[in-house]
Amino acid sequence: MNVVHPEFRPDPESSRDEMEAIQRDIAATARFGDDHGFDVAAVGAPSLDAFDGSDDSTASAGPLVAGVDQAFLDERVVSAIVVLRGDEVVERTYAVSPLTFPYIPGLLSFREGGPILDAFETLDATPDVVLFDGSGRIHFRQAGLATHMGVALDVPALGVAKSLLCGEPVADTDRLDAGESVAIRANDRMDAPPGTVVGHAVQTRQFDSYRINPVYVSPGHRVSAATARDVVLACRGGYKLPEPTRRADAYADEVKAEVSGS
DNA sequence: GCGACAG
DNA sequence: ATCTTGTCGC
Repeated sequence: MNVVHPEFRPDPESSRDEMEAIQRDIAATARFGDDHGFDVAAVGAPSLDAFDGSDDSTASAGPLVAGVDQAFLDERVVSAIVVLRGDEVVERTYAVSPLTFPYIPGLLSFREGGPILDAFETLDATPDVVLFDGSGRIHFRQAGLATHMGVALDVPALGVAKSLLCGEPVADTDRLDAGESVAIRANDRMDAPPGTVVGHAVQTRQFDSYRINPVYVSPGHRVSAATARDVVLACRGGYKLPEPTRRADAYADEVKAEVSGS
């Protein structure tokens, strides 16, 4: 895949003020509504009638859903991408890049974004939607990792975070059953108008005995909050993390083990 | 000054 | 994110 907006490729040389200005620019460019070509209902296992033998086209198979995650070494980072169609792995790729920026809450994409784009430049497939490990619109300036990457690549994108960066759940989030979700709305510390639904706490898995925390899903680019939630629910594979993300996580670890041993 | 803070 | 053994419970 190509980087459609090179001007948004993270430059660690930027000052903090410049990075924050770039994030506002990215948020202004991002579209937090549905502007994609896939059918949410078709995400997940491909339906049997998609292969009724009427022709040899595979265009009617489910959408291509990509997961992205990273594993860190001392001075380098492995960025892995796994593309799924249903439960089939269509493509896997990765990049090993140098780390040039520390982790700063709110500026995560300036540390991880460049390396992630390196990996995308080696990807042959064009995913219908990409799941990133982190926030999208659930961000102080509405420009989390998923938004930054989605806009730079101009690809439908969403963020899946394991903890909440900002915003407030509209209801208790402690006793959700698998499949349930609670909206997250912007508070006064965010650029989004207070009350705006910027994402959802999504319970992907649950047990009777002990409680599992939900994941926090938000639009990155070209998907609405509701669609982002539905995509994640459709990608459940029996684990807390949606399958594309979980596979990318495992692949990144795998590559890291190989890379560190040479 | 204090608190909050994705990976 | 990462450093790490065993261990308790579906």
